[in-house]
Amino acid sequence: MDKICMNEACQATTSVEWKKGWGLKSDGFATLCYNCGSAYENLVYCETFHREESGWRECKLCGKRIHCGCIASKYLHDYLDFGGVGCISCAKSLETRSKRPIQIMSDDIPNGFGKLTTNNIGDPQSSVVENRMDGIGVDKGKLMLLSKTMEAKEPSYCPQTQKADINACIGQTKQEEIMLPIGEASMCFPNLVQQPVGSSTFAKSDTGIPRQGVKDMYESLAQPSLGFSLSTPLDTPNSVLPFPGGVVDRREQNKVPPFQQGQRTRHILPKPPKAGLTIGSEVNKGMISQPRVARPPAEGRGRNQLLPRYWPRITDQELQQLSGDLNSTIVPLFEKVLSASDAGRIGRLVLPKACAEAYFPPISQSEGLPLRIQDIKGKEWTFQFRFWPNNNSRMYVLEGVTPCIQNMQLQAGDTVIFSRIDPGAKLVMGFRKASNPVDMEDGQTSAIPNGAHSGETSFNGVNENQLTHGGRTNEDMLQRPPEKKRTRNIGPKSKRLLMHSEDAMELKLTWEEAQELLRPPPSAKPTIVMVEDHEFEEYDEPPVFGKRTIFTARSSGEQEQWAQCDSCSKWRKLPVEVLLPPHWTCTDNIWDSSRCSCSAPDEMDLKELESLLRVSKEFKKRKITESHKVALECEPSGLDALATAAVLGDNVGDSGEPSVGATTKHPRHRPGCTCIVCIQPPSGKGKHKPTCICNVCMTVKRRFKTLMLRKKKRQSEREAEIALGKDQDTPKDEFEMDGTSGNLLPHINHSENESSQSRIQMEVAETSTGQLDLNCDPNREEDLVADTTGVSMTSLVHAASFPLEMYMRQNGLASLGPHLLSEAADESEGCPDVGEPEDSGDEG
DNA sequence: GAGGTGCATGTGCTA
DNA sequence: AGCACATGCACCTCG
Repeated sequence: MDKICMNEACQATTSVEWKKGWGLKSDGFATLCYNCGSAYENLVYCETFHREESGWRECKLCGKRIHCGCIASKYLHDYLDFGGVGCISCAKSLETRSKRPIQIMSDDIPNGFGKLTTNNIGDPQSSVVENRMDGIGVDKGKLMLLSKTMEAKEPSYCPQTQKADINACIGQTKQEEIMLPIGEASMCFPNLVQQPVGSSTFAKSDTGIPRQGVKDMYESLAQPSLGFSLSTPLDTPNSVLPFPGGVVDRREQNKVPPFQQGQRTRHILPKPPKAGLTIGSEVNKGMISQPRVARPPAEGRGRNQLLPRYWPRITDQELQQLSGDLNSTIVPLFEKVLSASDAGRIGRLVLPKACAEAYFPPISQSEGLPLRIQDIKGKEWTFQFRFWPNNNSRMYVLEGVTPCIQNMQLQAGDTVIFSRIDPGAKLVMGFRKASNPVDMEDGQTSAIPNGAHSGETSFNGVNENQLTHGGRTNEDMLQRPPEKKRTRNIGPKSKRLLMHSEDAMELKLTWEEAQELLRPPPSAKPTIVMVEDHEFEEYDEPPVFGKRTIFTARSSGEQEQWAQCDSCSKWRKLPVEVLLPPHWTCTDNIWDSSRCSCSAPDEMDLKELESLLRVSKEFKKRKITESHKVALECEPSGLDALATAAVLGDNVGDSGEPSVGATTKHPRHRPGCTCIVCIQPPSGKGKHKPTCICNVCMTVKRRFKTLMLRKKKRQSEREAEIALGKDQDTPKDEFEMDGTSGNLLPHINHSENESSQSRIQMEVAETSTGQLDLNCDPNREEDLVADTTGVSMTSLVHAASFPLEMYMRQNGLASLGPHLLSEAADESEGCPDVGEPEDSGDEG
């Protein structure tokens, strides 16, 4: 059925009915008039066609029949570039000029490595083509131009694959429609690479068919070095055309047909640069970097479903070199941006279903089969290609890729490119590193995927650095399909793992601080459970965040809690023990009737407030420094932590317990916490006797001994330092604030206090008799301490730096003071004997 | 307990 | 709504 261009000024007709080109599928593609670029009416679009005899293709779904007709030169052009839909007429035209052998793709190409049959363009079919061409009223001059263009271009940017495509399409002249379903064009592409059954191998020049016109082609084919800038012609200014004589040139010289302009516009428009096909050029990049073209996938089962995101984007240069190096034809199949999972230790690379089914051997068993894939260095890897049933579908994975990925030093965000080497249909795996990690954060949109814009591809040693503009060039941005999904590649995780900066700002608080904000669930009553003689509050509901308050303490020792009204922002004084809900206003101030309204004056004058905040700020800085220091000193290794934990009975962190109803567990754990840490008996209490010599106990003892020696060394170093800086007294602010909870304590920095407590506890443990008590009771640390044979000066200094009272009160170490002192005295007399861990260290 | 394996689930995209 | 895919997670094996 003929179609008339909607553009009244054009009214061109064609017998071609278009369906969405595979490459433009998601681009809101419409069939365009080859003449003016306007869209035809009544576009036919259906992906699932099947062939019928006599040049018709019928949609399996809707039954609509589409006639195979000539496609506008634009499409031919596209075809050439991406292996798209073939055009009989153009093919014919081409044929008359180049007379080259053609390949016909078998209908069913198993495994994507199907065979091809060759044919020559000179067959009877050509006449048909010619006729048709005439029939469709295509401007011959334009076709000539097109043909010339092709001729000029092909040698340079038509890898065998593409040529094969062309050929294949041409071959279909046999009255079979050329209308290929989306992606079918792509089929053609690779064909080239495929080893044609029976005849010429385009890859090699040795095919040497002495036909005029074809010669160039062959030469080009023969020379892998020849790139195929499929896209370039459309968008690339002449000046940057890698291959002079490109279409653009001529177009411009001859005045590009409107349709082409339209087409071009389509490609360039920022909005729908979706089509990966986009071929385009990277303007301003000059010759240095070739366009990273999204090459249509090679033929393969179901390749028509292959999303552009997986189209291999190898630059001509890369491909050239690769092909040249391998002295064979490289057919880029598909690529994939590594996700965190892919690059993780699991060693499983999730394969896009369509790709797996199109290019990898068909598998019917979940176990799959081993797949040998060569890496860029020629090393061969064997992966297990298999699938998992998933939602009535399959999920294909390559297992055992970790070594390979590590070998290539790939990580999430990098791209692996699967290609095929012909002859031999060997699989080869190349990669492209994500050049701009930042982009990755942005999500998919960025660089990685398809990485058309940036990144360097490594294919057999071919690396290419591309100019980036914040990761990509404008052109890139135009070219690259705005595949949102790509973001997912890097970042789906990105979405899960990354947060916007504002969010991050919001969350800039430490775990301790966060703990301070946790409150037992409102209106939830805890169930008291007894575990090993310990009472635990158990809540059914998770904790909630409460309002942040600050604590102050006057020199008199009186503690105060302050909260800011969410409504008027005035600060109100509250009882110390009060826990506020997340949202709190003056009206909620039931403790001070005189200030239970926002109209009530502020209790704290501006000066005081500023002072408070300033102190708070300073404190925070110190706290950070301190915590880092402590972390470095006290937690030099996981082993240390282990030993320390063993010694302290998992109670190491208790010292830092904030003011809000701490449990006897780790600072992270609040009242009501029912996590394993909180509910399990401390340090194996009741599980191991002091004399136990089980493997666990022995191991811990052994490690503890190592720890002791190490600690000892550090300790003496610290002592030396302290001795030097002994005179340095920490100035006390009138208000000192607990950075985490905001506690303001008189002459004491609670937070520092906490740190000190931690340290003291640890040091006490470290310098104790070295007994390893797996049964130690967190509530009876005094026992442990009591057995201490030595306490370092450090401990004393730390202990002296804050009210012992508080320390003891918070830790229930009523008798610690005297012990500390006495132990300190002991230590001063001689080096404490860390000694071997002994089993004698009973909790009692 | 660490690591591997297979499946389930959640999220985002496409039709 | 259905699909693809990234990731989580329970279960299993092994050292």
